[in-house]
Amino acid sequence: MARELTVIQRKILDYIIDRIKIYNLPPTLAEIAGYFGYNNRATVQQHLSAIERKGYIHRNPKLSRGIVLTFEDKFFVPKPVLGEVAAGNPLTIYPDAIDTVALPTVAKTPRDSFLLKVKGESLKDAYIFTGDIIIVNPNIEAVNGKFVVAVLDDAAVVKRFYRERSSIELHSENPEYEPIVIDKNYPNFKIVGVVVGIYRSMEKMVG
Amino acid sequence: MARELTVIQRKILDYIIDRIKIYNLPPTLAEIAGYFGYNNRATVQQHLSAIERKGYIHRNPKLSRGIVLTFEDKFFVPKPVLGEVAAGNPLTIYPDAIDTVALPTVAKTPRDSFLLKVKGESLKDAYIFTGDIIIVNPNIEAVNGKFVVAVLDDAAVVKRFYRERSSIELHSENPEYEPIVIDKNYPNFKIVGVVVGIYRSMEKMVG
DNA sequence: AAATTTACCATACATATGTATGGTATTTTA
DNA sequence: TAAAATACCATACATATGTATGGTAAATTT
Repeated sequence: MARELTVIQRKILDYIIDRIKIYNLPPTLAEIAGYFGYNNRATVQQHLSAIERKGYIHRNPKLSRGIVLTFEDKFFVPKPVLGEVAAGNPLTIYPDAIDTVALPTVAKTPRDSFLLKVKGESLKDAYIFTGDIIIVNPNIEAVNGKFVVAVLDDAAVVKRFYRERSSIELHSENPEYEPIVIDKNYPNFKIVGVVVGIYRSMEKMVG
Repeated sequence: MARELTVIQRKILDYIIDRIKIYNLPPTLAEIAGYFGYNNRATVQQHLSAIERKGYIHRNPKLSRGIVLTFEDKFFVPKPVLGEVAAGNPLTIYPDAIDTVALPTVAKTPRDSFLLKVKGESLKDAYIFTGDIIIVNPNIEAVNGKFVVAVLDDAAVVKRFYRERSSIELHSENPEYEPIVIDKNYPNFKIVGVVVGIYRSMEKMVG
């Protein structure tokens, strides 16, 4: 994905992403300028040129609201960026990890949710499979029995959440895998969000 | 959903839906006028007023590309409209039907697909459940083993497709249900489309 | 039979919109 | 140290855009 964005260019791109995800409508130059307090659209225009030159957007000439995101599939970007969600921990493969995920830079997808791609077999008894896309909301409180995305040391897992007296348990549906028990004071643990939906493509699936 | 649209109003609404679904961008008045060959935008403006008055869209005043669809959840409308897809057969409960569906008026959703809501248990061994939303593409050829939506007499079913020598078989994954065998000359049978994806909301699901 | 709705036309208006050009100051890169 | 990129500013322009008003003819409703 081409070159790095500057801080301001990144902020502008994030704003564009937010607008598209929330209102399903890319902003105009004037709307961007208004949001960032610029006194004219030319400033935005130049930032957009840079962002486009670096490959993050495409602009349809002369077309109003013509900004298009050029991500791989509109939701994901190639590199995992869990650090942005889980306070700087890069995503690696957890030793026992049966579920690993690829996080999007687009941190808020429909409203305030984002998407993850599921890897691994531990959820198959919950009818979630490798390749399924799960939709995660980071602003919902985890409730017993719900599926959550959690970061444990350097790994991301998708499991059922159960709060016990002095610990939290993460259960796989597949009984082959033991529940993970996390002490309340465990340092490198964080609930990333609650799974609110799943999507499965059947395009290439037969039998 | 308020009053009925006229034929032309319906065509304009369909065009708006297509544009939103395909390009994720509502059209401007000028674009609509151009598509339908109108010599001015005022004609479109008046049609949009009528469509809005009847409750199918909302217009954000002064906002370019400000047309918003006012369907229940952007995909479905309350009444089943299978007739539009399956040549005038209203959707009723098929005697043996274990799968019934509620079709959207929006006949082409992401590209050329539409959405159905699954009812019944016959697909549970394929990990598709009541309440799941399936995405159906009517322009893909049915291949053995793929899930298809078919209309049989007055019922819509979702089953696996198998073409035999002189017949077509529709299999449930659940072995409790016998396969449906359709003779090649059976009159009231039609493949509506191929299931290309499923979506499941887990918002209200625990345990 | 009268009134309303529908389906187009034409013209006009204020503002929104993408774009172009040129300028200044600071920071980063070569 | 010189060149390039960054981050703003101001002004200008052609056209796009939503909207308003008024008109005509046919179909539908009351």
